[in-house]
Amino acid sequence: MDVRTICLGILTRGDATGYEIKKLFEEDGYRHFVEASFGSIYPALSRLTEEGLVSVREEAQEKRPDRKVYSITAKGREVFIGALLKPLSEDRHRSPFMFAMLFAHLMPKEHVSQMLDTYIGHSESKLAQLMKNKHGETQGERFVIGLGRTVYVAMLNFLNAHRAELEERAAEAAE
Amino acid sequence: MDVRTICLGILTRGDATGYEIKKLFEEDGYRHFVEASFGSIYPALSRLTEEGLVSVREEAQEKRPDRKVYSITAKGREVFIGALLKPLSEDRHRSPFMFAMLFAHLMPKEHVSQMLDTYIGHSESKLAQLMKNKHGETQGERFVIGLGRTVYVAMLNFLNAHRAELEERAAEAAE
DNA sequence: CGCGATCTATATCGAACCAATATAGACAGG
DNA sequence: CCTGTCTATATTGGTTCGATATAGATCGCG
Repeated sequence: MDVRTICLGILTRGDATGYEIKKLFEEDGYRHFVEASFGSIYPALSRLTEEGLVSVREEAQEKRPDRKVYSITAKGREVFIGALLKPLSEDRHRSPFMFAMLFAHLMPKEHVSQMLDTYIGHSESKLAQLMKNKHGETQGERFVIGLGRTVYVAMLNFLNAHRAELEERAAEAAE
Repeated sequence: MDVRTICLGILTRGDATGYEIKKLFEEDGYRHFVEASFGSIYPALSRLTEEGLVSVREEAQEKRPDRKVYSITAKGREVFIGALLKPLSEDRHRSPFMFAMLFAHLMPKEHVSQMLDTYIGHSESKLAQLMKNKHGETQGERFVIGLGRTVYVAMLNFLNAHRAELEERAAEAAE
């Protein structure tokens, strides 16, 4: 499941520029389970074009860079479905926050509290984003959004219920 | 939060070889929020050694490659705590499964069911691993393991409760 | 008893990927 | 007016992954 495949998938839902693909990751519920940077999206789209899996039309804009709008081709659609039918690689979750919490006893109490506040805040805003997203167009979208909500709610409950235990044990002073 | 910092953190809990560090990711609850491959662990340890943040002692073994046992130094400990006090980068969750589920309508029903079975199976075994891990030595460890359990339980509940809705809408035949 | 599989343990290489930066005009708010 | 944010492309350096190589130990199974 590399960036090329992910771009293909997004393009099955409608044409888009590289910039718009990146925005989709950040705004619509996508970002909760896939991400990619410009540094991988643009080369991926170029290569997909070379391989004939997507087509481009350049829309010249006045006094702005040209928009390169990508569309998936019939061949691209086939390749994408083929990729879906192959075994998927496993989830990868990387959480600097949880790793840091393992070392709460090495940090001053206030810093642990501040980390918890920040993390809880981020999680709440991600949950809020998932809540406002009503337009579940396909069943798959509704399923994935529902799963995301469930997980964030459970996580926030746990964080609020157990943070005090962790804060008690933090170091009194570091340095 | 790069691999070098993660290795330092693990070494605060005791000496280890590169191989053992990798094992910790896979076995003990670590893998649910951090991971690293040999391709990044070994170079990281070499560089940490050069910088004087860890020390090595080579334990020659009969008819096996030498074990290189790494220990964190006082300087390494300082650097690690300093890293904890800097702002953390955000979580990154990459789930090929959830991405694929967005396209359930493009896949044959049996394939969607099989994907769900596989994912649920993996999640159950990860949860089982978190359940058997009783030795919460520090409060941080107990906190993080508790959080992991909560999230997996919520996720599995959702998956089992809603998978039928998704399976109904899958395509009758692909290709 | 032997054969394949798995385990310990190191290490490297190419490919993939990210974060930061560069460019550049539009537009909005203070 | 000026700073910041937005649209939009693209590159570069550094990080990380996945696969592979090596090599003897040990274990299960027939």
